[in-house]
Amino acid sequence: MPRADARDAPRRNPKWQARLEAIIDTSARVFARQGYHATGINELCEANDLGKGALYHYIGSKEGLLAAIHDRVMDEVMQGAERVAQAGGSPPAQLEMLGDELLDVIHRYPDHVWVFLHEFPALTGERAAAFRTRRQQYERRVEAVLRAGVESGDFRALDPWLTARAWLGMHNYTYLWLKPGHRLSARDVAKPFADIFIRGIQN
Amino acid sequence: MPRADARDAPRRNPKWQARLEAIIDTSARVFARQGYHATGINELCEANDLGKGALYHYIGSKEGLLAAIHDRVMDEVMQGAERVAQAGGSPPAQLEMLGDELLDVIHRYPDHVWVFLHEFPALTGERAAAFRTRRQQYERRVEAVLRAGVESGDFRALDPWLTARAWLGMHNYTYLWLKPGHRLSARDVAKPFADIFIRGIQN
DNA sequence: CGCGCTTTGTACCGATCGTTCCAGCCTATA
DNA sequence: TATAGGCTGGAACGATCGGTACAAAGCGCG
Repeated sequence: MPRADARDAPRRNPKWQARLEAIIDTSARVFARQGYHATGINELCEANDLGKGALYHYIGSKEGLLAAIHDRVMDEVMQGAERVAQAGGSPPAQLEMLGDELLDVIHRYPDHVWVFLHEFPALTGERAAAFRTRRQQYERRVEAVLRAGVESGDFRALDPWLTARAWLGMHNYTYLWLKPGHRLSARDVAKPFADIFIRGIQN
Repeated sequence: MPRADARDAPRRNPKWQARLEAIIDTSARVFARQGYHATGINELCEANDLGKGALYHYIGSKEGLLAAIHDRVMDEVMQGAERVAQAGGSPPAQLEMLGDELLDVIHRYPDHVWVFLHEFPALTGERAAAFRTRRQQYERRVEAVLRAGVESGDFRALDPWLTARAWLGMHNYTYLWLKPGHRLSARDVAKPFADIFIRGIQN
């Protein structure tokens, strides 16, 4: 009797994984619309067209499903940050690329990101701790770029922590309205945002 | 038999109103910690040291209580915006004052603001509509200041709607960490934020 | 004290919560 | 076609959900 959990996907066969991904995506849409706690298991079953037994066979628990949605977002965000680090360039260029990548994730995964930004307090114990760590890792990358810019003289003297919060807020908050099909693409937003922010902090 | 509702406070005597305000504040703290849907009526009773009968005598319904928390925030925010409008001044000065006022509310009502930004989708029907309208009213004020700045030549050509979203995100997102007792006061944050944003958009 | 209204605690409602369990179906392999 | 195991639906679990009913207690005022 294999104890199912959304986290041990790697150990399962591809069909099983694909099914789980579909469940994660569908459930993210439902959670984004109604909220995590306001959504019952029965609604998830109906949305995914599965019985309770089948659903639990994949997700392990409701909170496991929530964690899987968080992971999906954080995977993408961290991959974007990694691409930026690989690309190199001046601190202003790095910051603009980080914005491009972040807004691209928000634009491509609006439901997952909504859940991520609204329901992260619902994670408990070990899962909450793991999530906080990853989120901090990303935020530290932003701070590091700002610190580098101050040292290089590209940016004026500023508090890297506080300035990172300003940057994160400006970008993350787009989750409220930045969606596929919107009149503005991710890049349409990223460019003006970078113009404002980088002008605002440069020497 | 008076049908109680958190909204008809004006018709009650002062002692009743004071009690209701205390319930709103206490409940906001609980909601902010655990989430609206994750908090049961029994928990609210315990937090407020009241039985169900007494609690319902004041709040009318759980959603009425949630709406009262929203109203408290929006009242303060709109009052701040009104003060700014009364004060007058150039668009850049107006924008800085708006930031001061907004961060002051976030700093003074961290729990209420948390609830407001996280749980507004839980409002339904007429209450949801009323809330959306008020929120839009505030956002329009920000857009208006930006538009005025473009016309006056203080700000460069920009999309007022999109730029307002950037400004709102940068400020609203502070709800995650800006609290009384934090090393930074509201003004400590508002000033650097205004520096970044106004430099970023000026001509 | 005694009247009338407000405030309060408690018992209780039907519904729904997340989860478990299990019998049987489906499918892949031999 | 036989067999094994992943997969599935649905019944059932105890707990808790938001809300109501109602009577007693508290209270201001005569």
